[in-house]
Amino acid sequence: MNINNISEYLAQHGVRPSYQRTEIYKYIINNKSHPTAEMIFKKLAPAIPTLSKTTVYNTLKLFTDKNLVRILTIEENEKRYDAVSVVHGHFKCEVCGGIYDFDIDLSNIDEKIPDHFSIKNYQINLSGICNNH
Amino acid sequence: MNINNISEYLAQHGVRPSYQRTEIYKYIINNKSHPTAEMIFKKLAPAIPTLSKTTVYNTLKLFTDKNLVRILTIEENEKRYDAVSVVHGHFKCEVCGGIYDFDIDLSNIDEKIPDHFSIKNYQINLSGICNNH
DNA sequence: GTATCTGCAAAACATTTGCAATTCT
DNA sequence: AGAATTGCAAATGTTTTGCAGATAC
Repeated sequence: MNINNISEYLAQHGVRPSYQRTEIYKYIINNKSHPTAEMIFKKLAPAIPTLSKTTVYNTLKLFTDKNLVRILTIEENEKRYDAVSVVHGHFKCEVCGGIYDFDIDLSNIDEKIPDHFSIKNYQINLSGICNNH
Repeated sequence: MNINNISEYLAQHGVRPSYQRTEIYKYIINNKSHPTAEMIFKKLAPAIPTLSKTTVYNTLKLFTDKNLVRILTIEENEKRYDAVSVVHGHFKCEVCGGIYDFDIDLSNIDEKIPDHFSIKNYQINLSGICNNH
């Protein structure tokens, strides 16, 4: 996404583009690391000295409500956040903690769930050992 | 599984079958609800008055280490536990909170992830609205 | 000037840990 | 007796909430 258009993009999704919100959203889309609230805070705090963790949490909640980001539950003890985009899966390396995206084909998943169930969200999370180990 | 053989089954997996452990494991396999630690504690405490939440947590950790149960991260804020069995997916209803199992076919997932990645665990978690709403 | 946003401090909640008492063999 | 297990109490770590001050429209 064009960075210059982030404010506009947030506004289109019903989020008033404050400085903090714009920076947080920019960080999420520019970092494929699927960051936690803590990671976002640690990374942005030096550049935004007044930033508080509460604002990070408030903002992530707002983004989630507005469907701008999606909560990833690949970690057992903290949430990660992913910019909403095409459906994809995640692989978490148990050794280095790295998270890798991969394509998935869910074209036949609808036939696996009962009739009249409506799917709102997908999470395909694998874990194991990546090729650096 | 035959309830009478639970002690034996635990022992075979390197878990000494204390009363608490046997009851906790029995509860997990007899309840397809993928319970949380809290649910297990609340349900078993009346019958085992001395039971503590710490023991529930200790036991779930032990079962997880021994590969008897698997942690499910379908909830955003608490862990659920699933008896280890054939690979299957989970659908969580956002309205009633119910969790439904469904079959999945992962025969072609290996080709989607990079070479030399070894998969240890799968989690296929969907959410949406079930057919009761 | 009023509504919104931010951020500190405190609370809430799930989970873990230290350790003493209990239980099992 | 010795080792493993249990459970209370306290600590930890993440996330949420109350609220006062700051900011934006």
